[in-house]
Amino acid sequence: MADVKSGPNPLFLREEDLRQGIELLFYAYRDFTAEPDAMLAKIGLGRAHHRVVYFVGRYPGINVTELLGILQITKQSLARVLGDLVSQEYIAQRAGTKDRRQRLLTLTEKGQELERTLSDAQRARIAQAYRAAGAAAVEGFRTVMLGIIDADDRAKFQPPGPGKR
Amino acid sequence: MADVKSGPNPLFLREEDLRQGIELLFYAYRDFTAEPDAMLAKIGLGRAHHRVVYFVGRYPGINVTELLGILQITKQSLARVLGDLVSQEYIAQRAGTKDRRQRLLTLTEKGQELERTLSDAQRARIAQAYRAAGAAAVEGFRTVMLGIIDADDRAKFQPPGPGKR
DNA sequence: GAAATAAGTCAACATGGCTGACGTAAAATC
DNA sequence: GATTTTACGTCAGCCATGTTGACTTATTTC
Repeated sequence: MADVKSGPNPLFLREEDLRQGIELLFYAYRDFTAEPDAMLAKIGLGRAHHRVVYFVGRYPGINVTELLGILQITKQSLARVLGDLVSQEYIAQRAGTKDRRQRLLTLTEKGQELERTLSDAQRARIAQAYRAAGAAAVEGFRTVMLGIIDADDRAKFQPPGPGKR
Repeated sequence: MADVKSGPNPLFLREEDLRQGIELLFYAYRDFTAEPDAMLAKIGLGRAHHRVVYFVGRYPGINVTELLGILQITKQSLARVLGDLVSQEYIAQRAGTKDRRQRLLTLTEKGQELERTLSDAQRARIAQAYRAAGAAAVEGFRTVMLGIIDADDRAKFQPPGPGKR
């Protein structure tokens, strides 16, 4: 991993550059979550609900264990928000057919609508940033972000491939 | 660089690309905060303390109003963590000389050490990602991240310039 | 002198993490 | 077939960190 391609680019990493990287993440995440948070507050839900709705939308039929793996929170923490979402009919549960202990989660129509509304603000923000930056910058953005993410989760971003998921 | 295509660049933004952008931010932030959070837990502090220590280190002599502007939380929320940090002597307060109502905040030696320990994990993560990605990718990363951040705060990342700060 | 500003404080509340303990049903293993 | 493991759920309580609202004090500005 150390060999960044010998040659003309030693890439001096000054304290200042790293500090800036930290701050970019702080401000970007702060602003990225602000809009959905405000919408959620109006319907009595929170950011945790958004995350669940998002990932259930992303992986329809995901089971609880897998969802916990993504969110990296405890079962009890998830239970609270998931319970809200199921009782308010944003999310439907059904037993797995292969393994009937599993609860497979999907968005209801209502859930899909919520997901779209919430994430649209974020999609718009990303779209605008991508457009303003251009395709090459977007490639660089992806590469650096992947480098920041723990190696175990990088696979999620690989094109289809032989994934074991 | 990949094909940046001369001429007008419509930059096709598929749903899929935007979704990926959202997830990159989620996973990156999750992993970026995990290490300092674990260290903080051991000394009975939390992420909010880290943020305060970080920005006081970044802007020595910052006053409370300015800090609130960065963190975007309420005075009461800040009071709690700031109180902890002052009473445990991570942060020192002194009255402003020009405006004696202000409390100017600085890190003590102890505070500097804490800041360094916490942020080093983050700096290392960024450094590794930057090195693996290369200088051009880092430039793209910066550009996109700035586009995601609200325009008001982009100025913080401009080189010195005529800033009014 | 009055008004505005910087900061602090008290109280109450919500959200979303956590640990620990325990239960049930189904699947996997010996 | 009995035992163990797994997937999920649940109760109870704690902690960190955000919120609103009301009020005080010191200082600066108008």
